[in-house]
Amino acid sequence: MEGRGERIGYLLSVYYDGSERRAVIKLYDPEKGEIFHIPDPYGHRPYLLTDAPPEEVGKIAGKLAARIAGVSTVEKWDALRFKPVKLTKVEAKDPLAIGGERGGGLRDLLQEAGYRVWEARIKYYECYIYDQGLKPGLPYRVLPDGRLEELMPDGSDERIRVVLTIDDSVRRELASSLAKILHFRAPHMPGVALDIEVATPKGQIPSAKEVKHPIIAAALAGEGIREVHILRRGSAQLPKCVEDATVVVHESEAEMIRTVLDKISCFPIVFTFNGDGFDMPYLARRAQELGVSPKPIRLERDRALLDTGIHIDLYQLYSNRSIQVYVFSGKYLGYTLDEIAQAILGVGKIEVGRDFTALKTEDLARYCYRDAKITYMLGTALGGRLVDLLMLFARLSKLPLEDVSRQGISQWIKNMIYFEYRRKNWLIPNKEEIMLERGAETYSRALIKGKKYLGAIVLEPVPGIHFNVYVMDFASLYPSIISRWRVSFETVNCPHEECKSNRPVEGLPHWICTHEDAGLVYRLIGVLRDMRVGWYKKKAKDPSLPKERREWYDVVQSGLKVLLNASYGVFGYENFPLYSPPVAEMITALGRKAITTALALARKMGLRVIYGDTDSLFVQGATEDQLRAFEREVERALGIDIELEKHYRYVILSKLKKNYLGVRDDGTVDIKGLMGKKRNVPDLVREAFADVIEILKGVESEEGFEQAKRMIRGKIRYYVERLKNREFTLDEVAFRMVLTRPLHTYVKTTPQHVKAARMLESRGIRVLPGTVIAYVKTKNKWGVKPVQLAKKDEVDVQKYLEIMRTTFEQILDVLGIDFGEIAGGVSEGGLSAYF
DNA sequence: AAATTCGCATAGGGCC
DNA sequence: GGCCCTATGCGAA
Repeated sequence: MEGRGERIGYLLSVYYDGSERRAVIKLYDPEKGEIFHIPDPYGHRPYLLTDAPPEEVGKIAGKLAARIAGVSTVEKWDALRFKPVKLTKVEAKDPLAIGGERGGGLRDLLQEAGYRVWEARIKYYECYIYDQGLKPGLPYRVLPDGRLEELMPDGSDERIRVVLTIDDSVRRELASSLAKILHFRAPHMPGVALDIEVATPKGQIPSAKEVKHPIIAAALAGEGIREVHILRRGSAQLPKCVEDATVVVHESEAEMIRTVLDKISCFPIVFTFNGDGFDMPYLARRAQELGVSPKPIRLERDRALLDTGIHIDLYQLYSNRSIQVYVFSGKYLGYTLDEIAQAILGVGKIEVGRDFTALKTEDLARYCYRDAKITYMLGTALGGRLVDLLMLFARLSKLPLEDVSRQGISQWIKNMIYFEYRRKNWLIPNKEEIMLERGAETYSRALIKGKKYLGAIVLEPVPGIHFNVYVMDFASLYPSIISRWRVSFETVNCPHEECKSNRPVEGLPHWICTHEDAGLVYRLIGVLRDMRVGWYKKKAKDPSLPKERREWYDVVQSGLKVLLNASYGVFGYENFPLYSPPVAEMITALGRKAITTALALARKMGLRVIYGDTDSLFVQGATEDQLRAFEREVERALGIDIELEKHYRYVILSKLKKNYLGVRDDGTVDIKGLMGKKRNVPDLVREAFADVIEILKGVESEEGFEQAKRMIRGKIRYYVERLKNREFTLDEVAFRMVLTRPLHTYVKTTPQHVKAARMLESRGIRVLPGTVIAYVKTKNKWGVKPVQLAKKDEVDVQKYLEIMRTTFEQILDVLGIDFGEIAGGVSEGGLSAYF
């Protein structure tokens, strides 16, 4: 047996063990392929910081005094006031003594006594990670006494090269520590997906709170495992297999649960879909009810952990907007398993009735196994790189893998910043304090009612077909601004008299600190930006590197992109713990300055700008030399880089902003904003639109358009004809819209998808937030019907012709094609009057 | 629990 | 029925 003392493990997570009253570190042993735990070897305790004198603390604590483990004085750097500060550190025997007891934690008692507290709302295990400088996702050597020693990956070559281009020492240090984190890919960890079915009587909603009904099926799909476990009901003959899974029949529910729990214990990664809300708590509680140990499930208030692995609830992960938009490029709309699986994998759930008890056992097995299988496929999406990406986010954010997969981008960024603050021994400021010291006011007015400050500029497009168009674009505009002008809550509206004249935006009263050593956050964001643009993005495309390496660099650059994209927005988000309206306002103002300055320079140089949005300018008909000179001028005027992003053979602009079609030199088509691309419009319309795009793709020159126009007319005529003759399926004409809230909360108006959803509900079909409602427009009094309940002859064809018209007009107007003429000129004369 | 603002399409609802 | 504003959802950046 291997000596315990020299074990090597990848740090995955830290949690607080209430019964042991200490933090426990969770690691993955790549040799044995299993998770192991190291209880805190440092004697670390939860604490808060306060300005109450040490001798006062005991008195104020009252009954809680017994749970104080120690009071001491510490010195921190106050980054808001630019001075060192001496504070009292109050350590407790358990985290609940700090802030957990309702109304009576030390945090509240000290505040009620008129003192201020800091760092008292940080989760204990997060605090532990900062203090020990632990980096989730990295390998460690476990020393004989349990202490962890970071294994230094050998990435010095890259590190140095990244570091070389950076001149400030704080940034250099950040870059070097980040390069180390990002250099190596973590080892592969085997995973399994779990799904259970419960014998819920018809009409009842299964709940994990009350576990009255038996578990009748549980499926496991994963690496080297394909099983569906079934509880015997009646005497029906069961097949040995369903799909590619083995059927295992159990005589008792207790035995089945125990078997399944034992099986998932063998995997370091366990995927579920809504396992926090249902599968895991149901399994654990049902086990307890039947006198079976619920191990390895560890239930917390709103999530379920596993002692033997990392439980990743894919419902939580796929509901993360950053994951949805940037990792999966918005491919899925709603947040149900069926919707996401259909969109990502092209495979959905098996359709069955609502009454599980009436389902044949074999069909139940098949249904349950399919769910587990698609859950596993979603867990291993992106060719298996989804977990790599999570590991990367864990490394960047310093959050446990379980938290990364459950929390939003603002929590990742918060944690990343807190870690660096603690590392430098800076005091983590309170939100109220930032508002007080730096201001809560904004001075610009948003264009949209209800928004807090003015955002980006969108230039008025020049309608028409434009050949030979270059798109010039500021790479990572907002992060570049943050870095270049040193914008962060530390530096904006600083207390120094001498800085007050340093106001980079006319019309905004905010100023920026001129002291070289001020602030950390803008440097952190700047370094991440420089590393992505200057290193990882290039390396991901470097053909001299092995494929494996390139793939990992692509994971890194795409992960950094996700983080950078949100790095401005969080400062304008009220619930962000480092919320700072002046910062957010300053960043967009500098963005407007950047694009208007670039626009003015372009015009001065004789370039023809036909459109631009936020960080881009569309330049028609320039020479390479002109563009290079333009880049230089912008760099000189602003100190940030603009670069050639792409070239279009031609671009079609309508009069609408955020709507265009561009054909690149290689024939690929970029379609932005146009209705024909939106995923809520019916497939038939999208299909028609795609066909028209296909025709446009082939156009090489201005002359080519005449032939293309003829083909487009024919194509549209064909689809109009199909509509008029009802040659479509209901699915093809269904609109799909996500129900974003519970049905009863739509009180002000009743949108069409809500109407359709209510019809479904009255039939006993449950519609939860996140469900995609598919409905067709009909001639009944409501104007809509859910697809499931509608018949083809109810469809209101005229409404669809209208949709078709508005969809196509966005591009046809520019081409000089009149939709009405085409649509009216075919068959049934009666309809032509309509146009 | 949730990063931001800007822009567009559609329907709903109040009012004349 | 037309006008105007709001609610809602989806997309671009």
